[in-house]
Amino acid sequence: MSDELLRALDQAGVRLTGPRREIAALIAKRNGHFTAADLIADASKRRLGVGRATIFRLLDLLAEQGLVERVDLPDGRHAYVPCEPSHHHHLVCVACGAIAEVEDCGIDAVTSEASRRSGFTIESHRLELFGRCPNCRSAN
Amino acid sequence: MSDELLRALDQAGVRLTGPRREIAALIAKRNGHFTAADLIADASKRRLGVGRATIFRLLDLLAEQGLVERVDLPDGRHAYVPCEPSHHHHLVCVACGAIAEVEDCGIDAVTSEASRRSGFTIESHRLELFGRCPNCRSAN
DNA sequence: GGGGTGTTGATACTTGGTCTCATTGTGTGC
DNA sequence: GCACACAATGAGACCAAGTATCAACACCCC
Repeated sequence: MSDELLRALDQAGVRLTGPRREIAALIAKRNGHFTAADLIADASKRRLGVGRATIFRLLDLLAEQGLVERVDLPDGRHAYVPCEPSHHHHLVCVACGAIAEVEDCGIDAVTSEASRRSGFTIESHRLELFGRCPNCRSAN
Repeated sequence: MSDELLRALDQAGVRLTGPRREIAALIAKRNGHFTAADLIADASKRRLGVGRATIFRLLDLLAEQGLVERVDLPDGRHAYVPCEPSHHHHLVCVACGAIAEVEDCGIDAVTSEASRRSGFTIESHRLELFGRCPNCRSAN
């Protein structure tokens, strides 16, 4: 579960400490997105005794490694989603919070068209898709 | 300048108060994106005596009317950009903050492809493009 | 020009995140 | 195995962005 996260941290050359293992386990246990507040609540519920700062620090680290990504939900809150380090986009279920990743699927055409029209050089982009996952749609 | 904003507020059926005129003028005077903090600073620099809350309230109102939109900058901060009420996306110059709007330019193909692959029904999306505007690129 | 009601400013509060610093725990070299 | 340098930690102060509350005010319709 959390092994991938830990392995990646190890490869990044940082120490594998107790708190990091515990937080990684909490992240692995969640599926879909979560907020920093969720993790903090989880940690305090289980009396892990890890501080808020440590959680934010680990999230930063994971984000640097591309193992976790920040997404901005439509309501303006932000969440983190565990994911593969390759470039991709997220599909977020607005009902249950499930996440799907989609690899590049034609966005380059969009960016180059936008670039052509505006004269801008495009360096990066952010695409987030919001909708309903198959389960939530059929449950309706 | 700020006339469009005021006209739109009028049409929205809200009162055209002194503070609203002043804030609208501040927004009109900026080109490109700005943060709420920018407006608050502007207002206090000119001793307009408008409160923070009023500024946030007006931004909300304008956002509801689609005259202003919140974008999340790559560094995680958020900014507001004045814009047309139709659906579109923003191109943000990372060097000077200039904004260009691009109408739909093929994103539907991307969303339907993503939908097909994932089984999600897609309800909305957010696309932000970051790069350099023609001026900043030539200035290097 | 009076009055109902939408709007305002001050201020307290909340949320999400960062900084600091003394203390602790890891991994490395030996 | 052990010691030690230094990365990582927790507690709590701090900060920034935004929201809630509420009495006082001002717009605009009549």
